[in-house]
Amino acid sequence: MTERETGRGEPSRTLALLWGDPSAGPRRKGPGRSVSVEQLVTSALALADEQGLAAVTMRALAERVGVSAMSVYTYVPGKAELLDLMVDALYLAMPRPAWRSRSWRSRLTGVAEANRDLLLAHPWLTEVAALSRPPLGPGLMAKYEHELAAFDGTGLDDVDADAALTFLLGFVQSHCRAAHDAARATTDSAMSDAEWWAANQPVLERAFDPEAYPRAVRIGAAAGEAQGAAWSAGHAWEFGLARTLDGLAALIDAQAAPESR
Amino acid sequence: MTERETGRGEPSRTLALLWGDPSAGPRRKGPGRSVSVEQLVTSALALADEQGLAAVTMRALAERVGVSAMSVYTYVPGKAELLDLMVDALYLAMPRPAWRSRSWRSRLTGVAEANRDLLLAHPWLTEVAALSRPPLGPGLMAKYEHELAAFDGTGLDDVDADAALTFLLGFVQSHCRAAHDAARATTDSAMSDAEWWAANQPVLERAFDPEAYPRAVRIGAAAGEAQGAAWSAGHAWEFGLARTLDGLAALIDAQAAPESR
DNA sequence: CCCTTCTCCGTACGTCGTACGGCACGAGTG
DNA sequence: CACTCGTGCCGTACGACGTACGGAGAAGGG
Repeated sequence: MTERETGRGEPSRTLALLWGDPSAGPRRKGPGRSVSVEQLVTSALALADEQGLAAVTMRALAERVGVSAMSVYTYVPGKAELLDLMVDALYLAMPRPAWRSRSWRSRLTGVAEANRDLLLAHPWLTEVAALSRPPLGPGLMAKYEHELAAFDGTGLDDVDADAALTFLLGFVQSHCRAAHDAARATTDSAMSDAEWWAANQPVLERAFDPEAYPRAVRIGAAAGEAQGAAWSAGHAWEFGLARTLDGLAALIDAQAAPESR
Repeated sequence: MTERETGRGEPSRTLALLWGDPSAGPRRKGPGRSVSVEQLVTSALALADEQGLAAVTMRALAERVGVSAMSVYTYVPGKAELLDLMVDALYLAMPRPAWRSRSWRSRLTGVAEANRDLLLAHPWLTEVAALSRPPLGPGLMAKYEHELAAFDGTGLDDVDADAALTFLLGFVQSHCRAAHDAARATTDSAMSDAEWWAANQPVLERAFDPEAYPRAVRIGAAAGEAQGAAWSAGHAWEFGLARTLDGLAALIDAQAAPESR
């Protein structure tokens, strides 16, 4: 297996691909290209959305766009770069509403929800982003710029605004990855909860021993009964977002009322 | 590639492995086993720590413990289960200091730091945990129980304590994954920053266009100059942990002073 | 016109996880 | 004691994967 890195070999052909290489005139020598990088990326995105990240193989992608497997390498240096292009394309397509005069809390909520919506629409993103940080494409830059703008007027200096954004996005990513995993676990277990419980009863009795793990057993049961499943995405989202914003409020309000310094 | 799931096929042989199947008397028929599951897990952990998660292959593991590749499957149903065992073994080995009369903030800081230390010592954990939630092994239960105990006396009810712990651990995981990625990016770039900058200058000029992305360029530069690298793990940790605890404080203090309800 | 250069692709290599079936061991049974 | 048969071990092989390599053919430049 190859490294999942960006821009190995020649100095970052990925960057040229991301920014649409300005030095590339349409005059080429050989036969015309039968597809385009955009088609490739679009098809790869469709594959990932429909059948998951594992379905995005060079052969499957090639077949989908109607070329041979090796022809894909004429457009893209490798799979890592393809994934980079896919991520940046999604970032570029995100909505970027004007923040206008909304409160900072409302703006940050908007940032969080936009990212959550993206990760829910493309759950495989949580797997890609775990493997390589996104590259400096136009999508990332536009996203970064727009999200930083949400911190205008909070009184945070540049370093803190960046750290706060990272903090906020980290929560969203963390939450969505957990939600995705939970959804997968219930989906492809192919066994009802009761069945699973009965089949493993002897071992589970040791796992859920109230004497060995009093809090874990009690709280696990409470959390399980409180919502339908053993893990409720909705509650975790509300809770985590409120905590995240409260945490930032402690900093932002201190900036706004500097007499406390 | 196969699915990275736990306990497919027979009803969760993983659970029996994790809890050390009590129904398995030492009386077996054939020849004695040449190694043990514990040795397998230990060797797999050593492989991962020394050469990264990608080096943990069934063949490499088999060679390390001195058996044939296929013999590993006599001990463990598959690679997914092996990874589960590795994770749970690490959880089980984590320190669990008594919380005594420490303040809740000090206790939660302890929880966060213990998890950060674990993830720093075994960076590949951030990659595994991204692929499958840990199974219900003794390590996870002990970890969960101990970390829940850190919330004793905070006044949080069961559901909130669970959500708060998830929130805290999510931050740690998120932070360590970012730190790990940043470290890898600077390690295996094999190119100095200046070199990279010069080689991609024409494209980077478009990326860092102060007119198109005023905040991003300014803040990216500020964050880069403020610390040595473009991303400082230390500052992000301090910042994120303070925000996380402040966010929880808003909830915990409200519970402690219920007149505000 | 030829020649260069580019696209496309068939084949193949090395890696992975793991299914399958044979072999050899040794405890239980007669 | 001999037999049996459940069991651990392993050699081989299959079907994926990413991708290196080299050849065939198309189009623009001299």
